[in-house]
Amino acid sequence: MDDLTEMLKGTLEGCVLEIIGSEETYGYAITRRLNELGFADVVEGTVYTILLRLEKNGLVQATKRPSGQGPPRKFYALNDAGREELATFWAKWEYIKSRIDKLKEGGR
Amino acid sequence: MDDLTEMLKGTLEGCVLEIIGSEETYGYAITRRLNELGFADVVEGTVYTILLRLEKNGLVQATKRPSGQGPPRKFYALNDAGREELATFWAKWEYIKSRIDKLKEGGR
DNA sequence: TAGTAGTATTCGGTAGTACAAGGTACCAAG
DNA sequence: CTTGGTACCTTGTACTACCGAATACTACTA
Repeated sequence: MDDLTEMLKGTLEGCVLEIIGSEETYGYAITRRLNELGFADVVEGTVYTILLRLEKNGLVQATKRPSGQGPPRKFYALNDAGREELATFWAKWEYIKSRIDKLKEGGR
Repeated sequence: MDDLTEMLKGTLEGCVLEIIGSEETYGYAITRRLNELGFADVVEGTVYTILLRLEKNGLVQATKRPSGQGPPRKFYALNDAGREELATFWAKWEYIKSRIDKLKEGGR
């Protein structure tokens, strides 16, 4: 699937939030997970900018831990604000999905 | 539903394409139709920029017609390239939808 | 021991998109 | 002749995903 970038705007951040929410993890692993899930073209740089934004907006808590497999990893976990944001994200997603699918079916 | 703008990026153009595809129509009416469909905050300015973009990219054909209800209306119709683009849009949408829904269900 | 590959983060710049805000034009009714 | 509804267009801004490049650490291997 070619060039989904424009369509991913706004949703990628929610996806990262969801991944962090299900398990405390770090940037590199999140990128791999997204690729695995079918977001094949998502690269590290993109994920890190999202991560930094999440941190700046106070939605996650970051902890640095040594790795044994290269440089230290920065683990991220959701805080209360992050969990709330995640819930909002899914609500928006369901809303948009229902509208667009309705439109697709020639919704009157 | 508040502020869906970021999440609509990339999808709004497809929605407009779909609306035009189902019926030759004009900017103002498209905006009303979107509002009706639940995209409540979409405003004229947004739709016109999309329409100009579609025209510039050669996906639609525009025809001006007098209206009797104010200034002349600019009707838009899809051409072959537009129909193709619309098909691509739906393919992308289905793809992204399946990926995100899988993620939501804790897809492994 | 030098080189390469894999892991991991950061930063600066770019392009695309929706939107806000403003303006223009035309008609009918009060 | 002013108001309100219809219809269109333009400019500027904020946000986001992406890319390229740099940095750093470890392990393997030629």
